[in-house]
Amino acid sequence: MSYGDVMTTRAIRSAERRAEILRAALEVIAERGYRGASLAAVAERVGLTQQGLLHYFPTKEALLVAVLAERDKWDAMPDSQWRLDLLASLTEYNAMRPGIVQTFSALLGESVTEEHPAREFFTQRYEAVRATMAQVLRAEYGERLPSGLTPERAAPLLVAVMDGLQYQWLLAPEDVDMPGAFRDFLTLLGEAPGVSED
Amino acid sequence: MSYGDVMTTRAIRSAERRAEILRAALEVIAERGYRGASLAAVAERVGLTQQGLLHYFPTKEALLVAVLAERDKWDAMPDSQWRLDLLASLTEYNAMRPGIVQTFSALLGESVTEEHPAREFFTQRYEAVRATMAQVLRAEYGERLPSGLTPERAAPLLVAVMDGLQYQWLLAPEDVDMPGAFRDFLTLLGEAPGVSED
DNA sequence: ATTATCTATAGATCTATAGATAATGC
DNA sequence: ATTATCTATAGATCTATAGATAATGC
Repeated sequence: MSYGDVMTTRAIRSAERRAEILRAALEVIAERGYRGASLAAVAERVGLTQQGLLHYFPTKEALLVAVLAERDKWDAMPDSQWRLDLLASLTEYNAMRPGIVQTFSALLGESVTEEHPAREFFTQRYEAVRATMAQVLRAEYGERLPSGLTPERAAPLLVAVMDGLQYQWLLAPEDVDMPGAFRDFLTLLGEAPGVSED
Repeated sequence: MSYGDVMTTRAIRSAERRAEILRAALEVIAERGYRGASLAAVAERVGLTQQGLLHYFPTKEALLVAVLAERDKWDAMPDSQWRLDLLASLTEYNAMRPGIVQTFSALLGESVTEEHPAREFFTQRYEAVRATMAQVLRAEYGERLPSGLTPERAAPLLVAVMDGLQYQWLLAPEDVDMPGAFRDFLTLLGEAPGVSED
C-alpha cells in the first residue's frame, strides 16, 4: 500500500484489525513475554480464534516483527530533533505508560537469549541509539562533557541509566522515582568538575 | 542437613548431583530464559531423563528457586565489605562470564512480567541492593556526593548503570566496553563540581 | 530400607496447515 | 472474486504423576 493508493473500505477495516491485534499483542507480551505469549491469548483479546489471527499475521514471529516495527515508527524522530530535556520528558511520559515500558523491558531481557527473534532488532537498535545519544550530547556539550568524557563514552551510560531505571521502576514503582532519578543523572552529566557553583 | 551432620556418601553424591543440575539449569536459562527452558533440556545436559531430574527438584519452579538461592549465596557479602572499587572489579569479572550475566539478565527481563516466579525475588533483591549501594556510597563520600546528591539518590543510578550496561554488552560485546564504561560512571560520581582539577 | 533412576502416560498447551463457509464490495 | 473467519486437526512440546526396577549402604 503506497502513498498514492486510495484505501478501499476493506483495506481500512483490515488495517484497523491489524492495529487492534498489535495493541493486544503488546498487552499480552507485557504480561507474559514473547515466549510466554500465546497466539490464542492475543486472538481472544480481539475476539478472534487463534487461526483467525493467523490470517493477519501468518506466524507468531511475523506478529513480533510487526510489534517491533511499530516501535521503530515511534522512535523514528530524526536525530537532529532530540535534546536532553526531551529525554527527560520521555522518561516522564513512560512513567505514565507502564504497559509499554513493560513490553519492551520484557522483550529486551528475552532478546539476549539465543535464537531470540528480537535479538537482531535490539542489537541494531542499541547501536543506533548510542549513536543518536552521542550526537545529542555533542550538540549540547561539544567534544567534551563537563566531566571530560567524550560524547561517545557518555552515550552508553545515558542509555544504560534509562534502561536500568525502567527495570527497577517496574519492580517497585512506589520506591523508585524513575523520572527524578533520570534528572539526577542529567545533573551529574552536566556538572563541570572545574567550575565552582557554590 | 545442619552443620553438625556428617554427610554420608549418598548425601555427598546427592549434593553433587544437585550442583550439576543447577549448573546445567544456569546454562539452559541463559540460552532460552526460564519460560523457554525445558526440564528435559536441563536433564539431558546432566545425563538424566526429565523424570529423573524431578527426583532432585520436584517442580520446575523449585529448580528456579534453587538457582536464585545459589545466586544469593554469592551476593551475600556483608554490606560493610563492599567498596566502589570492588564493584568495578566485579564488573570486570562479569565481563569474563557472559553466561552468568546472560542468565540473570534474561531472568530479570522475564521477571517484570506477571506471575513470574522470580518477580518477588528480584523486587526484594533490588531493594536490598539499593540499600547496600547507598551504604557503600555513604562510606565513601559521607552524606553528600561531590555532585551534591545524597547516597540514597545516587544508589539507583549506580544499580541502573550496572544492569543497563550488561544488556548493551550482551547484545554487542565488541562494541561496548562494560568495565570501562562503569569506571567512567564512577568518575562521574566522584567528580566534585566545586573543585577545579585543571 | 532408602535412594536413584527409568518407563509409561495423562492432560495441557502451542503453532501451523487444510479446507470449508460466510461476508463484502469491485 | 476476494477477504475474513471458522472448524478440524496434525504434530510437537511440556510438566507432572504413578509406579517399577536397579543400586547403594546403614
